[in-house]
Amino acid sequence: MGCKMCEKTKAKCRKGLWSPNEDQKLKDYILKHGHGCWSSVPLKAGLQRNGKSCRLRWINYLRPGLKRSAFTAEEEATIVNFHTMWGNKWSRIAMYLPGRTDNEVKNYWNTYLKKKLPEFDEYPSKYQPSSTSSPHSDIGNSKPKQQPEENNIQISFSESSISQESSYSASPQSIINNSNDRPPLPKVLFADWLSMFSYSDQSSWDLDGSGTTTYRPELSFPSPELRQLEMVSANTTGVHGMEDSSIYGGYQLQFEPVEPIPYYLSSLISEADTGFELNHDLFFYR
DNA sequence: AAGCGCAACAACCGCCGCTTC
DNA sequence: AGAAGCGGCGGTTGTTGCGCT
Repeated sequence: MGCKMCEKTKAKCRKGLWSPNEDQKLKDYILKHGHGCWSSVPLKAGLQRNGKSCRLRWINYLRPGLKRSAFTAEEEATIVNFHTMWGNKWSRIAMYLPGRTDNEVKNYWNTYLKKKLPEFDEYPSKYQPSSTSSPHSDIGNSKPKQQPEENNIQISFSESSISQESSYSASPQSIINNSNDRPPLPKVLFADWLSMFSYSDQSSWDLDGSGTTTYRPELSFPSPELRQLEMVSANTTGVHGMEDSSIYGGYQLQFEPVEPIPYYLSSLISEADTGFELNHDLFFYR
């Protein structure tokens, strides 16, 4: 199954590494128009790439908010522990690592963490205090061997912190075993997010194309819309089923039913966190 | 300085699931 | 109901950079 747009221009589709010029074109286009239908992006942006390639490039490299720094010990522990629970569900794991992409997490695992297995086995308590099996017994197996027992989710959060998430209706286990596997979060379309950050210091986005895409939250202030969303989310404990679709500033705002983030997950977020997590082309409120 | 090997990262490929018609 | 389009995901491969000899 192919993309009509791309099939039309298949012969012209470039492959391989992206040039700075291509990056700039893609970035300019998406920042201005949003991506919309990915298959039409290359055509509209004047790129000889297919839509998938553009999407990947945006998600993994160009989008604002990406961390380009080395993984911290906390992030490392998060990866190890979630990998224990979920296996090679990189995108799911990446959801809990703000500013990290699934590709980045995957690469980090394959090139670095895998090799640290002996260390993990030697000091399992460092990463997996309550686990009785090797945290890496499922390597190479996309299905996690070990299903978490109740309340034994142990990352950098403590049992007491888990208990503090009692306002969340689902238990940690249900979060994991649930097909959704994570609490539903408000969804903001890219265009909305973009307009929300119009108040922010956009110099932090590397709009000059210097190659460093670093978001510096300390330099930015959320717009009123963003703060409003934050307030809504902060007060929506039990406001299940809230659905608000409206037209705002020419863009459609969509909110999914909101549930509070479990305390133990929020503890993973650093103080410098913006309050939003990029999930590919969407932002999720934490 | 050049060649080689390895590690890290970037990107592609193919499959799958969801949505739309 | 089924086919087609599309986005997303995970595995794999290609490329680059760096250290060592």
